[in-house]
Amino acid sequence: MSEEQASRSLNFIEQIIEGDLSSKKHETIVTRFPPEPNGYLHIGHAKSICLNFGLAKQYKGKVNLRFDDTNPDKESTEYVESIKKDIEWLGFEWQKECYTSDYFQQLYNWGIVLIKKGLAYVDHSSAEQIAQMKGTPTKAGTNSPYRERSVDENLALFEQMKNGAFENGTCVLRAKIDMSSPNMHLRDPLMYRIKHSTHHRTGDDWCIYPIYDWAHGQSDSIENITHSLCSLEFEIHRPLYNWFIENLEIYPSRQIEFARLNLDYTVMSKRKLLRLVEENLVDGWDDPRLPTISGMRRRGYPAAAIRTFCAKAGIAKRENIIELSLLESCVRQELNKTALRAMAVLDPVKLIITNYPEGQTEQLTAQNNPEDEQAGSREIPFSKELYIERADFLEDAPKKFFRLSVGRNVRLKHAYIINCTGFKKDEEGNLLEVYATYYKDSKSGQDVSGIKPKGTLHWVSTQHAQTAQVRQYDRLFMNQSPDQTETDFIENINPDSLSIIDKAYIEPSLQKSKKGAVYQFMRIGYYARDAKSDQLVFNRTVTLKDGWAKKNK
RNA sequence: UGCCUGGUGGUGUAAUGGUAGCACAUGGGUUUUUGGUACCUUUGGUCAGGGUUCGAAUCCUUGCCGGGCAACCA
Repeated sequence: MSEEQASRSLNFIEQIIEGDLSSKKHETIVTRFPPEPNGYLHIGHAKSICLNFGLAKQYKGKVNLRFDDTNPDKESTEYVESIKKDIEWLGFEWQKECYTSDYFQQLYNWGIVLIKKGLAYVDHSSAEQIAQMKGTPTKAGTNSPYRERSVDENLALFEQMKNGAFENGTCVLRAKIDMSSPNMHLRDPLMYRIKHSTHHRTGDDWCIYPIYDWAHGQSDSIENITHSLCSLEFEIHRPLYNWFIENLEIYPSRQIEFARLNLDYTVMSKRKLLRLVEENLVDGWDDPRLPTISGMRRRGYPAAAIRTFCAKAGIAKRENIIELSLLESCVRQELNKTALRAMAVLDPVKLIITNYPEGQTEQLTAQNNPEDEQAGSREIPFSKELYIERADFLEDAPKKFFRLSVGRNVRLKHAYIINCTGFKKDEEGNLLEVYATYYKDSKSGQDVSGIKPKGTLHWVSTQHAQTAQVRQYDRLFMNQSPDQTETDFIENINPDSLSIIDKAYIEPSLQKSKKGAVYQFMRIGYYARDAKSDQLVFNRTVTLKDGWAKKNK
């Protein structure tokens, strides 16, 4: 890891940090991850988490987890808990757990400071009027009739606001900056609005709540955040971020913007994810098809793979849409090293080994992971009747088909080489059974047959097989950018994003699998035992690469 | 048509005035008791024009294209 870092080129944020460190602007760095507890974390947040926590670790600094809880109407402790769980699962630790709501009193005091400086005023205009007076990006705004209230009047009104003298929406506190600024955010931005709502942490202590711009930078400053990293959309907020800090004369945190992560074939906005959840289009925030951290966890994506993915995606300022294949490649890379192998037959057809003794069973030894000696081995029962994959037999097989067809040899994984002798079909032409004979001297590990079959099949002994439900997940959307089509993004949902196999046959050892464990079903893909179900349910994490399928497209 | 910001292979991301590299994807191949893995290899790129320079992805200039900004959201 350290070698990797040494040879790796620096991203633009690392360059800024190293500059600040070498110029002694900072002794050490402090970053923060500031989620609003109004939804579950997704892969886009993971990028920010890896960045902020990664930087702190890399430069031996600190990182705070700060809940930006300034809007009680949309936030809840359910979200707080899920966010903490997800960050920990991703493998990160925060120095301090902070809440913007802890700073409400300080923020209020600073509001008074700005009023006294003549830099803030209480505006009794309606929301509509304020919007009207804001102007447009190409047209200057106009001053509010309340803009020139005296300091004393503002002080008294602000206190009344805080004390609950006004109904929701009666008035707001605004910074007095410049209604003709080309930057809309500098046209007397709102600082406080009245909300007679119960906050999940402060209860009914407050009925005025700070707006993002008037809370975020100040919270950064209070925590002595050196580098406040956020996404590109806040670039235009930076002058305001700095204006508040300068006029308050408080610790100058520096805001730096980077491009958020986008993945193709999915949606990332919390609003859209919330809609999928609320309209029951998916099975909750942790549906394995969702790009949420909890969904990916349930699907079987290892935390390490998500971290690697974020590192490979990189940090820059240009907008990007990353291909799902990069994420999947990281997942496969990690799982190939760690997942135990097992055999499962998803679309079964019976294979009868005609020359194998009736009623005989052999226990065969199977390596748990060829990539990892330490993983050990297990026993698998073998018998005369097996299930194999329907797709592994073809009546009229092309030359390059290295599977079963009458007359061809094939290796049964961990077992014998067999020769296909025949098959049975029903009147409609559906394959019922396949017949073969085995070579006694070709047993795995002690093969002296001299036969070199081209293909190897997975199988499960019919009398020993267990059954499980297997959920075949595919991408949730059909379009590369589902939220950029003319139609509602909901209409772009892939109707085949989930297909359920109620009765797949699995090898008996899987009976003892633990919830959440991920296996490689040999020759098929990686599957995670569902963590929520008490039954044997496996969620497809990702398929194995399939060169044969690709070639036959 | 205001302001901010960005344009490097299909997708990401490096090169900070000196050989355009890496990863994923793609095509081909070697190995293999997983058509997996591993390894080798092919294709393909600096938005366009002009300028500065011995030398430009990089600096200047003009244009083109993309993203953002008018929530009592964050």
